[in-house]
Amino acid sequence: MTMRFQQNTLAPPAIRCGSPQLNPDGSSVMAQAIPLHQMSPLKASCHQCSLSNLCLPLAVEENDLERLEDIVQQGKIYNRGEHIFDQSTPFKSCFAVKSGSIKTSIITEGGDEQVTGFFMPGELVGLDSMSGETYACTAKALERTSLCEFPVDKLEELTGKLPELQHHMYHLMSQEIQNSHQLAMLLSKNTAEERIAALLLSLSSRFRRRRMSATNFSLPMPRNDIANFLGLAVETVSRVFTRFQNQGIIRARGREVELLDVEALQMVTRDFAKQGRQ
Amino acid sequence: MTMRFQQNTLAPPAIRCGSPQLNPDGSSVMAQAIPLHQMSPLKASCHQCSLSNLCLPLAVEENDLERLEDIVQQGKIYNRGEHIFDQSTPFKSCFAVKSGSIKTSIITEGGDEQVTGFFMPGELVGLDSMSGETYACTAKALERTSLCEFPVDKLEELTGKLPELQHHMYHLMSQEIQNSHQLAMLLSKNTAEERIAALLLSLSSRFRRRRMSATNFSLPMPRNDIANFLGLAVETVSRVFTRFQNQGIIRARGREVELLDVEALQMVTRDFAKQGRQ
DNA sequence: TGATATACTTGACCGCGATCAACGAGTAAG
DNA sequence: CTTACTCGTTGATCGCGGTCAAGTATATCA
Repeated sequence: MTMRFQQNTLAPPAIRCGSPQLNPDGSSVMAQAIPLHQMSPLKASCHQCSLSNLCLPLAVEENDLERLEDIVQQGKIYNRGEHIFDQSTPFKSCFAVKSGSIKTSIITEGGDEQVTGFFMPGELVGLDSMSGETYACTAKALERTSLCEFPVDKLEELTGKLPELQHHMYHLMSQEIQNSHQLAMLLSKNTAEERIAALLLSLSSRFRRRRMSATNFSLPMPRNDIANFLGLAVETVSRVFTRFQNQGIIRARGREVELLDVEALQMVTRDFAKQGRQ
Repeated sequence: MTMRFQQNTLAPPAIRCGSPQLNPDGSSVMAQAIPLHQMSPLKASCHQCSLSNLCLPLAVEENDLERLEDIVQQGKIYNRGEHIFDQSTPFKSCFAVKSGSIKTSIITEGGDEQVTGFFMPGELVGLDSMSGETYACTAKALERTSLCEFPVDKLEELTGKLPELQHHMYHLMSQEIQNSHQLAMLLSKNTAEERIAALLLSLSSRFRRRRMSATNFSLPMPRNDIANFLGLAVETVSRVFTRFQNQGIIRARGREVELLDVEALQMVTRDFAKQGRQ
C-alpha cells in the first residue's frame, strides 16, 4: 500500500517521473468556504475536511483518523502579511495549510531574505525545522489563510504508532529535499525565462490537484516574492511576464494569470536550446 | 534528551546557530584501515566503529545498538568513480559513509548534471529518495569509499520501535532540507567568491568534526564538481582559487588546500559589501 | 477626495561570470 | 619516448540579467 502525494514541487510534471497521482474521488466542497473566525475549540474533523486526500489524513486508516484529530488544532486564521513564526520562534508545531497560502523564507543576519517555498492548501509547513530548537525559517501568510497545527511531540509519538503515517512523513520530508534540489538546479542552470516557466507550471499543477483550473488562476504572491524565490530581480520577472504575454504564451494582468499555451511553457523549461550540444 | 548533529551543512558555523557539538570522546581508530574486500557476511559492529558518535548509532541506546547492527550491511567498498546508484535504480537502502566520500547529483533527461551534495564519513545518503520507487539522484564515489547499507524497510520498522532513532531520522532529513535551502540561498544571492568561501568553510568544519585538521585538508572532489555544485563555471572556480591564494587567504596546489586565514574567509561569506546599503 | 505607500512596468546602462580558446601539468598506455 | 587523456589554469570576449531611474497602476487611509 504505497500512497504517493507530490507536495509543492517545482519540477514540471513531465520531468518528475510519474506525474502527481490523484485519488479519483472528487471531493467537491471547496476549502475556501470555511466560515470566518471559526475558532472552534471543538474537536477537529479531518473526516469532513475536503483536503483529507491531500493532507496528512491521506496516510491514516479510517479507524485511526480519530487519533490524528486528537492532536491537531484546527482552523487558526491568519491575515494577509501576518507572521506565523520566524527563526526566533521556538519550534513546536508543523502546520497544514487549510485555505489561503503562505510563504517561507530564510532571513540572514545581514537582513536579506531568501524565499524558500510557497505552500498551498493540503501542504505541510515546518518540515525543515524538525532539527532545531527554533524554526529554520520565517513563515508569513500571503493572503487570509487558515492553518491546522500539529504539535510535533504529539505527532512524533503518533507516527511511532502508525507506520503508515511515519512512512508518509518520511515521504513528505524526502520530497521537500527533492523540491529544494530542483530549486537549486533551477537557480544554477536555468535562465530567467526557464525559471518562471517552471514556477508557473508548478503552480498550475498544484491548482489542478485541488481540482481548480490549471490554466486560470491568480498568483498568491507578489512579483517581489517570485523574484526572490527564483533568484531574480523584480524587473526581470516583470520583463519575462510581458515577454511571455507578447508571445501569446500567457495572459497576465496583475496577479491574474491565464496559461494560454501550456505546451510552450513546457518547451521553455526543457532545455531545447541546449539539446543541440549534448 | 536532545541530540544534535549537523550533517553536511553549507552554512558557515557562525550563521548556523549553535555550532556543531562534538561528543568529547576521541575514538582514535581510523575508518580507513578497513581491509579491502571485507565482504564479511559477519555481523556488523557499530559498537567498534569510530564514527558511532556521528552516524546513526548516535541516536541509539547502548542496549538497542544491536538491533541496528542486525539490519545494517557493513563495509561495501567502491572504487573511485564507481556508481553506487542512479535515478533508475530501485530505491532500497540508505547509505552511511564509513570512509572516503561520495557525490550525489541529479541528471536531467537533457543530460546536464546538478551536483546536489557531497557526503563524507558519518553522513547519511539517500534521504532524498524516501518518496519514490527509484533513487532521486545519482551517487558516485569520489575516491575509494566504504559504505554501510541500511535497507529502508527494516530501518522504518526499527524507527517505529525506537523513538530516539525516529526522532534522529526526522532530524537528519530536516537538516538536509535546510542545507538545500542554504544552497539555494547561496546560488541565488551570492557571488562566486562567497560561494567558494562557504564551501571551503563547510568542508573545514566537517573535517574538524572528524577530528582532522580544519585548515589543512585535501578536497575529495575535482574543480569540475565544485563548479557544478556551486552553479559556476570551472574557470571561475579556478580564478577564485588563485585570487584567494594571491590574497593570502588560502594556499592551494591541486586538491591540497590550506586555509591560511579563516577569519577572512568568514568575512567573505557574510555580506560585508552589502552592509553599507541595508 | 486627496495623500502616501506598495505593487508593477519599462527603459538605459554596465558588470559579473559564462563561453571560447589555448596552454601547462600530471597520469596511463603503447 | 610518444600519444591520449583528464585536470587545472589563464586570457579575451560577450551577453544575460542586475542595478539605477522614472513612470504607471492599484491600494489604504486620513
